[in-house]
Amino acid sequence: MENQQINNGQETQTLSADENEEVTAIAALLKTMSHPIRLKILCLLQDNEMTVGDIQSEVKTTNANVSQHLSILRNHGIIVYRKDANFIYNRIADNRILKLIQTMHDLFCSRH
Amino acid sequence: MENQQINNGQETQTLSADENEEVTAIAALLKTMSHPIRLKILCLLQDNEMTVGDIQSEVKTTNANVSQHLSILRNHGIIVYRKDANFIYNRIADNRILKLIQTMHDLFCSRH
DNA sequence: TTGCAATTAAAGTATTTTATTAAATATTTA
DNA sequence: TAAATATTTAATAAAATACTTTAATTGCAA
Repeated sequence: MENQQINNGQETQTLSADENEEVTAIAALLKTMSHPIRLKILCLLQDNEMTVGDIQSEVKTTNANVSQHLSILRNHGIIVYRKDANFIYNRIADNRILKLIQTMHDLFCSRH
Repeated sequence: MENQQINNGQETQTLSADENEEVTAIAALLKTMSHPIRLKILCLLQDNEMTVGDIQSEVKTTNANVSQHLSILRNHGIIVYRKDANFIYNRIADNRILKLIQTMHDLFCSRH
């Protein structure tokens, strides 16, 4: 029994170890973004940097909960913050992530 | 105590119910895509339609497992299939999803 | 030292996801 | 019709984790 398989007439394109790692890392990124509150936060951060309080008024949950979701996003390098007096302003860390979110927005949101 | 909050000088932009539903739906889409095997499958399907067997030789797991992941992707409308004799050829269902995957590929994969 | 913004910790529950095994369906071919 | 191939389905069981709530804590400013 051969492991060789027909692949639409193309040669078998086995994924390299590196490519597998890349895919796994991107899957983890998507997973982190795939919580409704976190995705809403990222949508909101497309345009502005925002504090916990700003975000809380949009997503209707406790500030502790917002803060925890922000810290998850931070721990995965998806957002960063800047501190000013009593406030912490959060923003998207990386241009690639910003572009990903904008793409999702363009593709799937009716209003843009 | 006012619910009004400073938002970088812009008026408060509360998310509408519709927008909330959209975000929730997109979060569900991301979650479905966020499993390494499923994401690999979607990467592979960028270019070709593929059978379970084709995919199995790339991702190194049982065919039952591949089949189950394919059925998850199918149930969420992410892929569709066409049947030919003994083979089932799977492909990405929607151009928007294809574009999303290509965007991720362009942004995050070193080789393209 | 009082109050506001935000974080952290702890807790507990609920849910979920995932891979494996085995059996079943459907189609083709001998 | 029987055997072989491709895929699906079902059932299970472990593992993992994900979530929100409550309460306590930190940091800064007036």
